[in-house]
Amino acid sequence: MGELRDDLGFLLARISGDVVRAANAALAVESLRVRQYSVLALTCDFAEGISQRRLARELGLDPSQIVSLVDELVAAGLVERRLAAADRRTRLVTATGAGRRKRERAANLAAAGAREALRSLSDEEQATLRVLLSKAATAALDEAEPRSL
Amino acid sequence: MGELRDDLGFLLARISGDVVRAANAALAVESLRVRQYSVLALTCDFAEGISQRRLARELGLDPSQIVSLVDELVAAGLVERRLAAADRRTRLVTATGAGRRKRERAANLAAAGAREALRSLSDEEQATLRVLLSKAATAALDEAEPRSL
DNA sequence: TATTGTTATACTCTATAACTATA
DNA sequence: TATAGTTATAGAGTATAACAATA
Repeated sequence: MGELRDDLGFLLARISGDVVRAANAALAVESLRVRQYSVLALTCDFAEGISQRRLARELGLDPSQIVSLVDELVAAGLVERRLAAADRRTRLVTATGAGRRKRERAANLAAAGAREALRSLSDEEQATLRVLLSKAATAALDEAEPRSL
Repeated sequence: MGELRDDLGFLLARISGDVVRAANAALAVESLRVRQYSVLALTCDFAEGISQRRLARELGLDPSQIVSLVDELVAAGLVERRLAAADRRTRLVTATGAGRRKRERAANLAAAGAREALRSLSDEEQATLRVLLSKAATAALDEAEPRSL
């Protein structure tokens, strides 16, 4: 039996915690936390708007968690909720101009925080990490409902 | 500016969340959660006992969080707290026989959960991930106070 | 009947500060 | 005065269940 330091699950949680901490600290100047930032960023990635259901799926959260996050971003004037013409059950969340500008600034801050927390890894190693995690994330998404807005 | 899906910090948090969820589900049959498991496992890794301060440092937690975690493990008969002879301020936490046996079972369960959550990555890719994260974790530890029990 | 969004609730985790006992 | 552990508290994150509106 290996030691805890070799446990992949533990290592992921440990490093993720450090990176989230650093990113939250970096994002504080924009009055954002990583959770809100991720919702804003994903919204910006979908110019036509994205449903709250899909936001939840992409972020690995429960749909009920999305409600208050979007509420906060709406209150800050960074995104808007509008009814989808095709299906009036769904709300399409779209970024405002202010939201897009904030997203740009926040992305730089968050990336700098993460890079700092992972500075013991070379740029190439960080790139390898990104490729592996991206592959796992894409697979996780494709499994849980391949389609839908 | 890249998309959120290329954000290393986001990917770490996203995948870590999936893996922790899977590990918690797998550990339920042993009435453990990953957080308690990590304390138990680390305690087992130090046969002579480990101070709560060091537990906190290795796990990336605040010392105040360790108290109740150790309390729970003591109540379950998995670890013991005893005063260090050299410095009576420090409590050395040591695993009991039952604790060591549970750790073995729990480690297998947690590893299986993590492997399942990361099944889209080959064994080799998971090994690469482990090496990179291990390097980052070791560096993080060496920075914050290189020595001490 | 099934799905989207919402509300409510309970529990876990994180972050800080203050306190005690020892050194 | 500094350090190990403890207590307390507030806020953020996670997990479920139930409900209204719409399909």
